[in-house]
Amino acid sequence: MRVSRQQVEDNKRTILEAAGRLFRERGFESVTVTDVMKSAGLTHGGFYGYFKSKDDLIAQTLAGLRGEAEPKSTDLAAVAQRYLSAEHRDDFAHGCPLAALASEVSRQPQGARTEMTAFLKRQFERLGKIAPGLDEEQRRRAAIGNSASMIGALILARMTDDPAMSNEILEATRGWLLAEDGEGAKAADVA
Amino acid sequence: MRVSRQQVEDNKRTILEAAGRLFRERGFESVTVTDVMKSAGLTHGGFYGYFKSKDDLIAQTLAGLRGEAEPKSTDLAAVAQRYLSAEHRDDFAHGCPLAALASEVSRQPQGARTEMTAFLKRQFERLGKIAPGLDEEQRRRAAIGNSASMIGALILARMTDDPAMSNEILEATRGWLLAEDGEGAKAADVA
DNA sequence: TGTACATCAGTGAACGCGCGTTCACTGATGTAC
DNA sequence: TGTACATCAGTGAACGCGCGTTCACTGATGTAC
Repeated sequence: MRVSRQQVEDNKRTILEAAGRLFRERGFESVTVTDVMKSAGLTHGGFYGYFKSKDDLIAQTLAGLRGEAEPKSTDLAAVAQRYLSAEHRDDFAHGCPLAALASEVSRQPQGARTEMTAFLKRQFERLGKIAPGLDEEQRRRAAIGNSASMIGALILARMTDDPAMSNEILEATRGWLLAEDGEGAKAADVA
Repeated sequence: MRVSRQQVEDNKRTILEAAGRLFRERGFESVTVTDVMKSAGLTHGGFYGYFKSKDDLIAQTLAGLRGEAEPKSTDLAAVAQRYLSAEHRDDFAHGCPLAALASEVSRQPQGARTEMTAFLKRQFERLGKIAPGLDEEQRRRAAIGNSASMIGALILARMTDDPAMSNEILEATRGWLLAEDGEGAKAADVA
């Protein structure tokens, strides 16, 4: 049965939101077209009215993630505190797409890789603005290094089945990041 | 046709080696039982004489990776130089299992997670011995932080479809790691 | 504003395919004498 | 050391299943008068 133009628009957004959650939770391959449509309250048959293929859904989902609200911070310590928290670790569905999907994206076709590259570029730029450093180059280095550390630590903390080790990874990386980040931050960390 | 006991032993090792390569290259889900057996020079039917299931193969493959030869280093700079190289980035098959599979492992059953946790534990211990730091706690922190950075950077460098950005991630993380790692290393990096 | 018809979003059965897994069979290996 | 038989590693056809994708159909929406 036909639905209104507004409904069509809403449905597309709902489908993309569901896909964004499911892909982060379970990865691209484990999530079926039927899963996504069911999660959006529709049946699988209608899928191809919205997307050319599952790969197209993946690319559009990743493109949509760029628009997701990012908590703004002016301080690296605050970013690390939030990013490397138990809450973020345990919330795949609404967490960082890079930590959840970067590995899989490297084996995906062009579209997905290009979208995630754009996402990563933005992440570096955002972090570059609040990273410590004397000049632009040092701040960019810090943005990349901090991103890699936080993403890597979150992935490892999610991988291990030892809860104590998982917490240790988050805590140690947090402490290490702030302690090693130049004299100012080091002092702040000790205090 | 029956084969010798020696042949059986050799075949098992060959299968596990093939699986280790294929899983790192393409992930657990994309690699089929048939792929692994074919890569080992056998047919898929014989698989269940060696393994209880595909999950069992995954767990045993990860357990086997612990025995893989690790290039020994006495110096963090040398480790970072090798780990964050273009060669390592481009060689999934023989590269670090954590960078290739950590994300997927977090969605795998117990067996796989336990094996990878043991692998990670060893990595932390190995790096803790060569990490800079005044006391044991600081060295362990550094081992965890450095591991997270290197693994995260390699994953991101592999993810992006922009070759320049990929190289920048490797270089920046290398520079950042060594520069931020206390005064001694900082000086060494400048030199 | 009401009516008649064309449009098309959504449905669910059906498709071809490849997956993990099973199994009857084969023939070389291992063993008993 | 040779022979006769039991064992069992490997083969390839076959299975049930779930996947991505297609399609004829339905009925509410949008449009023309």
